[in-house]
Amino acid sequence: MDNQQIKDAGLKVTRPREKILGILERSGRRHLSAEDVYKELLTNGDDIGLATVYRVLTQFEGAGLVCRRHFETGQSVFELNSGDHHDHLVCVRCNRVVEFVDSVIEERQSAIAAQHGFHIEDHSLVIYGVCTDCAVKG
Amino acid sequence: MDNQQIKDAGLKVTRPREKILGILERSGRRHLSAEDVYKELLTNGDDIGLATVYRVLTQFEGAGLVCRRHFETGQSVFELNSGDHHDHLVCVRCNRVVEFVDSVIEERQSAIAAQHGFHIEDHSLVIYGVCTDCAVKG
DNA sequence: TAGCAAGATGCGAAAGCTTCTCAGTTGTCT
DNA sequence: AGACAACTGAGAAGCTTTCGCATCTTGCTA
Ligand SMILES: [Mn+2]
Ligand SMILES: [Mn+2]
Ligand SMILES: [Zn+2]
Ligand SMILES: [Zn+2]
Repeated sequence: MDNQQIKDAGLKVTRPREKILGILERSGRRHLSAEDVYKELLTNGDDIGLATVYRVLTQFEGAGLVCRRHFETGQSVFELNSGDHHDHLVCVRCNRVVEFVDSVIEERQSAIAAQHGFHIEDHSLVIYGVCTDCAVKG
Repeated sequence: MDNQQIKDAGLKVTRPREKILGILERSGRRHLSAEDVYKELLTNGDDIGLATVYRVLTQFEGAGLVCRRHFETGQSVFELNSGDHHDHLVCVRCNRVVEFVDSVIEERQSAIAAQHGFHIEDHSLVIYGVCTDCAVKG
């Protein structure tokens, strides 16, 4: 049950937190901006402030429940943390997001970091392009 | 001479443009934020507005003279366009930046994009970690 | 070289995203 | 139920970046 995840994070189970987690779990698009979540709440008739949405998403991130991504759209997007790392392909026309994992790339990254004496903490790989649908539509 | 690059970009040769290009060329740190450039101008006694710095950097970017990077520091950084693509390692402690190119990664990226029917336009790969110096300092 | 028009500049205002402040409310534990 | 820390909504504020506009320059022409 959702509530347990919230409790395990050391957070009180409140309506905003339940609703926001629910939206992230049930959303078809897996990558939502704070504004997206906020609008979804409004649509559902929930009277929750935008500041709370940001606060909760940040707390969920701190607790490892969600991941924050920085695509080049000007706003962060959030997704449930599946536990497995992955990278992203983003369509510059329609913003469709495709996820992928490539072990060859992961290995090369470790090698490169080591080679330069860096202790890797994280990395971000985003490929921007035009998806098939958008290519067809000209 | 610098002025030619500016002219070739279809821009008038003005003091702000000459100074900003000069700073990018002479800077030890190759990756500067607009604010960094602005402060450098102030230090040199040049009375150039921050808005102009942003405008000029954006124009230079459009002309292919500089590249804009989006590391996760909250502000964009700019560097002279060397003509050769490269990716970045960034130290999360001291912000040191190391550049690298890895053909294996580049190839895998093309393959992945193709595999998902994406026509690649661009990509951004940043590895975040702790550099040797910072690791030593605890 | 003087004059002109397009283009550039600096300033402050404003936009866009995100965080903060604070008074009032709610969840949790006893 | 009562106490208290935690949480919330609303608006103010913070930050980076862009805009609007009156004024100044550059590059060209006569
Ligand atoms: Mn994802
Ligand atoms: Mn670089
Ligand atoms: Zn698309
Ligand atoms: Zn460092």
